[in-house]
Amino acid sequence: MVTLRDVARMAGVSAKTVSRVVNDDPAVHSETRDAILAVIRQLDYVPDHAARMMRAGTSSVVGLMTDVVATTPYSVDIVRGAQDALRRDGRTLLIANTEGDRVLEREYWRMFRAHKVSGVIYATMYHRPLDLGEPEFARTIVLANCFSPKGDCPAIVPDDELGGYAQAAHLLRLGHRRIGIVSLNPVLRASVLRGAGFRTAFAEFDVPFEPDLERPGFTGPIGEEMIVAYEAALDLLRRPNRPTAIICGNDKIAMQVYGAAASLGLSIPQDLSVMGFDDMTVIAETLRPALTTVGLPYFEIGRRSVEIMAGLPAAPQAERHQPILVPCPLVERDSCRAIA
Amino acid sequence: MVTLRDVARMAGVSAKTVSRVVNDDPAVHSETRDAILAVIRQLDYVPDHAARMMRAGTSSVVGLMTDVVATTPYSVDIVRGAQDALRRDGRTLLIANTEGDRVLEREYWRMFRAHKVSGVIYATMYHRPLDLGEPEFARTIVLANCFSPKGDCPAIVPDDELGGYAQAAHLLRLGHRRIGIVSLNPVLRASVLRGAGFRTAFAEFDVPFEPDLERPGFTGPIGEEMIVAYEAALDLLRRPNRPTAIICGNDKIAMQVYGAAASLGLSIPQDLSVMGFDDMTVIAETLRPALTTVGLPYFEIGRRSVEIMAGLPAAPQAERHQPILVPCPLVERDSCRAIA
DNA sequence: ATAGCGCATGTCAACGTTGTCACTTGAGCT
DNA sequence: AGCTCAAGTGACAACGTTGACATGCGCTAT
Repeated sequence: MVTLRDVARMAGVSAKTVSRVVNDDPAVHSETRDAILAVIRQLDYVPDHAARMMRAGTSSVVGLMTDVVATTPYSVDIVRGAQDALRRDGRTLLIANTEGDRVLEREYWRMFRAHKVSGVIYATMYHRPLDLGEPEFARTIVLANCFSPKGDCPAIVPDDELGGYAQAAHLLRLGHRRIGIVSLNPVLRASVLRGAGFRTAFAEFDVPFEPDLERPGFTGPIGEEMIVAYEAALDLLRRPNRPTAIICGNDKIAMQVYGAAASLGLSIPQDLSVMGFDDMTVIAETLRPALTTVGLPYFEIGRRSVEIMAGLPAAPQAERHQPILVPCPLVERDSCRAIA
Repeated sequence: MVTLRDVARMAGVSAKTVSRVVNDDPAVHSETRDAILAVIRQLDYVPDHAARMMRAGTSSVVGLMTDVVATTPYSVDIVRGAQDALRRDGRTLLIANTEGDRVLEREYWRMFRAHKVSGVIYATMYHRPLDLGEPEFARTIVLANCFSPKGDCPAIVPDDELGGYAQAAHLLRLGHRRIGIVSLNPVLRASVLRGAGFRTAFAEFDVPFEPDLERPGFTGPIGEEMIVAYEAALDLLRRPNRPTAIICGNDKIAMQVYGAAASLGLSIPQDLSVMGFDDMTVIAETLRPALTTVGLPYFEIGRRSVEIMAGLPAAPQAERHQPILVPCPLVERDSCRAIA
């Protein structure tokens, strides 16, 4: 293991001077600096993280506490986004997956303390309010995809309402007037917010909102829900005056809507336009025709969580925070078309 | 920050004795131990990772180097599996995503050194041979989903050949004799191995292997390939003597096969049985009917990578390793049925 | 000439933990 | 009584780095 002292000895200077070079302290003569840099390269010296951490009392590691996020295809992008932002200054992410287990979560908070993480991003799978309790933790905590109703933590969440608006407005602009909805579990915050978005869009186009054209795409309690979008879509499409477009709560629902339409001999987008949500590329890019959908900006949320943390004092403050809203972009593919 | 000395002072013993208790050294009187444990709980003492790391010269962290694995829905399970195995003894995972960038990879090797990781799992997105080069790294490296042709690293990979066999054998057992294949990019190792598996199964059932019933489901170079399974399936299903079953290279292909079948008015599984690969639950459980497929045992591969590492000496040896094969389990759902 | 200054570099201690070795105590032996 | 031995405990140093402070140099302003 190559240490500062090894470099110092070989360069004929003191360890401290090498330390200064490593830390970009300008108070080093440029000749000395160059000589030392040469030796560092030659010996392939890597500063010891442990020693630095010990000295500094904090590490360059950021903790990511998640329920199941890091492990589901849906939202790994939060992880990617955070890593992307951290990598730029050589920092790293320590990932903890609670799988919803409170005991495990407590254990992980201790682990974060042990690792002296400089902050924690707490990310959830669903956009929802969250009560952190009192996680005896004297470092910044940023909530991602969730928020504290008390506003005691900075938070960043997708703008589901605007996303819902985007779904509806796009179809309305294409001329659709009878629009079916196969929605997420209605207790989900995302579902409520997007509903509000639909209504705004409908109102703008003077289209009455028909509750009768809305069906839940899932049943059962959260976490063990069953997808029933296929049946919901059949139901909507068999109506005498069937909708010309269907807004889906997510891309999985859209996938079943495709199936239902096909089984009735309906072609997408000729006979039916379909609008997804989430932009799960595995689905959206593979479906034929490729699915027009609204993206959940998870990468962006991860990235900005880190930035928010960087812009905050190291110790949590008693100020109130409003959740930051990240827009959900419309991703146009081939499943929606204008009608006469 | 509560330290050993704080605990020691409060318990009226030396720091070393507390250290012994924390490390389960039996040479501590049980009364002393209990008293110390009480104080530890009371003060909520957490051993400082940095100091331990410094002392030990190695950390309880394991590095995970990946090309894109940790960030794709396909193979996050490697990460989950590794984390699951590590959590049991309070160890953790440091994840590095190279995105295929060699420079970044070098950087990450240094980061792993800086963090004194106790070992590295090197995981790839595709099952493939891998030349690590000389990653000046004096710790155990385990390859996951890839292997060194030179055999200089322990490796663990899915048994694609057996997986291919399972796909074909299942359909043959159900009575299918005309079986179409929409395969992965044929240059992929997985594709070659599974092909061998098919052939073995076909031979066992005395069914001739008809190259004419095989179509690639992707075109273009790896990494920027286009999925054309829809067209491939149409092509197969429009044949005068169309296959009664189709084996797919992955579940995305299966998804397009569903679409193609529907567009021809064919019902699954009545008119056509479909067999997937990968068990991407997002797809396999959402398709109607749910997809019978063969699972890629990524979770298991991640878990066992850690176990393999634990069973190995800390410094790499010059012995030769055979890749360990993990079976790919058949996951029966509703897309295959017996024919008369 | 010399005090005062800024620049470049060095010395030292401390961060929290644990391995090494040494010490104390009391039991069990001759 | 004098010995060994084991069990239980403690003192100390060291791991690699960096902040606080000190040093030595050449310069300018007095």
